[in-house]
Amino acid sequence: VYREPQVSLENPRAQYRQLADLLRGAIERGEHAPGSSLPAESELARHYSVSRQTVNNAVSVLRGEGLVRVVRGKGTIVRELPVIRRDAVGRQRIRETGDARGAFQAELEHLGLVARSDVEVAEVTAPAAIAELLAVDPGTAVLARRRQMYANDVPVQLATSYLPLDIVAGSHLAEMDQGAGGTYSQLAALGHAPATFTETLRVRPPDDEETRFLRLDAEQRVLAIRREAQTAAGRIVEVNDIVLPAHQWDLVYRWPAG
Amino acid sequence: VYREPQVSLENPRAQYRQLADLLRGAIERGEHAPGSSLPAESELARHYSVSRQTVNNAVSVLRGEGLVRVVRGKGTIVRELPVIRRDAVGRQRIRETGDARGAFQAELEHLGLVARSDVEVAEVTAPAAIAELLAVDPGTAVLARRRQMYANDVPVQLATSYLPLDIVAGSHLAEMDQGAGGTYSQLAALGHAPATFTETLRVRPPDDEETRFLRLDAEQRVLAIRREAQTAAGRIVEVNDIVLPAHQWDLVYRWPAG
DNA sequence: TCTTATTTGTTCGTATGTATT
DNA sequence: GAATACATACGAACAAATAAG
Repeated sequence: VYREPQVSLENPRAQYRQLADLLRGAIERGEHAPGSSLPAESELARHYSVSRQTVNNAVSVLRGEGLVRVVRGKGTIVRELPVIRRDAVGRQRIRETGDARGAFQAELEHLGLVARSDVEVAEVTAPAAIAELLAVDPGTAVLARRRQMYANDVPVQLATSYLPLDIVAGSHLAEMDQGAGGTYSQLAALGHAPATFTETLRVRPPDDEETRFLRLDAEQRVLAIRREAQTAAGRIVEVNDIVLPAHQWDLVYRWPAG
Repeated sequence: VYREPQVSLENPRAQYRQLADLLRGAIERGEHAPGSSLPAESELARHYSVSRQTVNNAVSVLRGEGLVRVVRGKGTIVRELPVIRRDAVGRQRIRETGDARGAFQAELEHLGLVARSDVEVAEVTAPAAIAELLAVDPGTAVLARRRQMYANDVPVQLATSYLPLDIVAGSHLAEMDQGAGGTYSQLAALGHAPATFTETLRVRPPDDEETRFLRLDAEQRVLAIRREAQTAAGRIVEVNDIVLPAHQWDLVYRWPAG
């Protein structure tokens, strides 16, 4: 006979973890469709004969995993987007080949998602770490290109690219529409073609701005990536700080041996 | 006048977050030394005039960030180890140059830490995904080299390397001590020198075994990395599944443009 | 715009279980 | 075995965000 899954104190696993496992399973089996709401916490508490506090703890586990998104006053919503794959090495090539779409758009189209992004360009005082990498004096102004990126109108990436003004002032890169081929083609046209890319990444809690824009909980994590583009002459001509919700992305790197 | 930091209901930020911020700040300022215990939760509850439940929530935040480690019945201990940097591209080179230390040891010595690792070698039935990558029939036996790695006797990495038996059977790689130069030198000596490396990584909750060995909480995250070594002929000759506590590591990748 | 019902967020007090010392 | 310390659970209450009217 079929037996309704139970949450029980007899089980050595904590009740809120048992319930989190049940809900996760139901979501993965498609019993709660992406974009739909879970039953209210009070409802689940009644159904499984536990306190609402216990349900809240169980939902917190799923939030941390990025499986659901909670809106107070509204409900608990099952995440809509699939995991997106970012190919760090291949993505530069896409632009260089004159592909008009851009790497981000290509990544999303692969999954049948619609890409959209907002760009903001400004001259800003370089943060200390950026100034050092770009080898400009602390307090010097640099060009900052800030992008907010969306998949199906869900925010999925924040990126701020810093460029030295002595290279890019007056060029296409100082415009909102930086022109064909992307940042690296433009840098090459200006005589500063990147020869080597370095990405340093770590996992950390989101800051307040990231929490707001990426709609994250404090318990979720972001992947913070810093990419440095260096010319053959050894000069770093761009630093790009990229922030991704950790649960939303897969990263791929490929390089030759030796 | 100096005023003792307070946790207050007037503050719009939740009390447990206020307290987590206070404790995090104190730890970062060195007011709680690495390896030492925080005051007991009941103590903190009294001191800040909040319930122990609220203190427990605050500590949970710090646990999730990997800032403290909790041992029931004992206390809450401040994390001892610094963040370790893993240079994915450079680490292969280290072994190839005949450096006797190995990449992992080099990474740790850089920080003044002592490296130790246990190795276990066995022939196992290839998991489905591994069998497909190595292009062997499902159910075929492969060689598995499993490593548990420690920094100052703290577990910091789990790695399982899978190799096809038709290449490595009877070779040094089938022994506990695989011999000089590391896995890739040995593969080269067997006529299967890797030409390209691919790493795919994602952030996820630890499974039960990882939780136990890496001493993680369910709320913490691991970086799961799959590295594939491919020969010039296009054959994948090794798959290495690497698991790192996400808060404990920085990753670095570097590659040439174009 | 204001009101009300719904739903999640947070906190408290209390109690019990489990691991360590 | 006793004392200590964290883990989890319940019930209750109020706050805050959302939606419907």
